[in-house]
Amino acid sequence: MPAAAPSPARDQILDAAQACFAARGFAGTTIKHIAAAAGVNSALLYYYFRDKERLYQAALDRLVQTMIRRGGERLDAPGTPETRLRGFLELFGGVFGSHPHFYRLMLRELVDYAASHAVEQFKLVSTTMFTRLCGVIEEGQRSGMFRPELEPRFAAISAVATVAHFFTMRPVAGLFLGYTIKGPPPEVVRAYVRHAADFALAALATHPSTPARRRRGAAR
Amino acid sequence: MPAAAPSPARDQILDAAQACFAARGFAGTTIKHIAAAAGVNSALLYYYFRDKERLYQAALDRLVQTMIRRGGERLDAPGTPETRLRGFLELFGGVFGSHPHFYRLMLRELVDYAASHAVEQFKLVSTTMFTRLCGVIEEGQRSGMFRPELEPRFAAISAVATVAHFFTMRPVAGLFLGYTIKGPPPEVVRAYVRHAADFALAALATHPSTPARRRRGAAR
DNA sequence: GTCTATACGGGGATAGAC
DNA sequence: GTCTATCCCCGTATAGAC
Repeated sequence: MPAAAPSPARDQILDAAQACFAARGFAGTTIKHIAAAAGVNSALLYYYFRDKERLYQAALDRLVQTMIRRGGERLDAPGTPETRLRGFLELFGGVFGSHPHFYRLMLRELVDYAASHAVEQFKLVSTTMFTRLCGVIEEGQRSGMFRPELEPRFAAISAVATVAHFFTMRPVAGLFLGYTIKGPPPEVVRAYVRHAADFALAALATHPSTPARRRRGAAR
Repeated sequence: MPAAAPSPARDQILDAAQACFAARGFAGTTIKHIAAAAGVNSALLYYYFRDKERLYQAALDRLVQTMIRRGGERLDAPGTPETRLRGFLELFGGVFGSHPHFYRLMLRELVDYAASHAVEQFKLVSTTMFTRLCGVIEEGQRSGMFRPELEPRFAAISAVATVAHFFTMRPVAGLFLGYTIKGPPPEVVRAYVRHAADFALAALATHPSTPARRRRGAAR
């Protein structure tokens, strides 16, 4: 089992694993599913990974690392707390919208936490991304932009919630908004993400109502 | 297979199935798990239900019916749009907080929608509860209480999101708020739910900032 | 590195006694 | 109605040829 030495086949397997685990979950995915999706023989998976469990962890780990890195970059970008928060929320909305299996795999892991594959990754997300997000909100509170009576950590969770939950309930949102259970089309997803960022910033803001809308002409 | 004729054993099986499916998912749960949890022999499950699939559907169906009924009652209660919306959000927060497997089963079904067990139930939730919720928001907009520029269906999703997502990310919230991966203790969950209702109502409100806080003395 | 063939166990489902 | 016993498929994992 050659450690992390990247090879074409290894990457194909990892990509396929990520897609399959996202679509069907750990228990629902078979080694043969993944092998077929990767276009290789199922025995080959055991050459690169010790067992199904390790393969799963490798796929998950790659995803979480990517997410933390990109989210962190966005929060550290220059700008006011408001613009940085908005940029962060829209970044996530954009990524989840265009790579649905990113979020689904994440979500599965959250639901399955009792199975405890990803405890370490969760700690990482909470000590890096959420703490950083919280810092941005506190900064906004100190500058008088955001309401000081809000508990910053609760506010961080709620802000992320407005965007993320849409992807969680995507099938129901699809039906509710007049489309199919597969979810709404991309332009509606984008429109929702913009709405959600506005919604969160309006809840945070001290000043009356309409929060700094909007840099694009913007449909719906 | 005696249709829906309620019997003690049948109910025990259904309760156990609900708990097991919520904890481990459809693929991860075995018939023998459920039988053990219900304290009956595994063959008995096939006396009451045709197969694993039907058992799952029966458990899910019971849960969705309960949820729709209770949510509908709360939205139809007397009061201003603001108090009804707040009541609705706090009801769900309360139920999800005290019966975690309610929400987890729901969540699993959302993630697994490709497996399509619950399409009909989802349609029901969207045409009853969400439509009703949307009506309350529109009412608030007409009365000048809520911001008229918000798309009511998007706003309905965001309002639910602030509460629901906390339960989705419960393990991460646990770590982030300084507890374990099992999630925060009940009093913190209740504090969050109050915060989330405030957050959503602040985002909806036309008038300046602080939204009608708060009927209890309220810790944290 | 990649494949073929196969062992081993576990889980869904049924037959039939009581 | 509830249990015992059992069948059979399918999924994980390994041995070993090429």
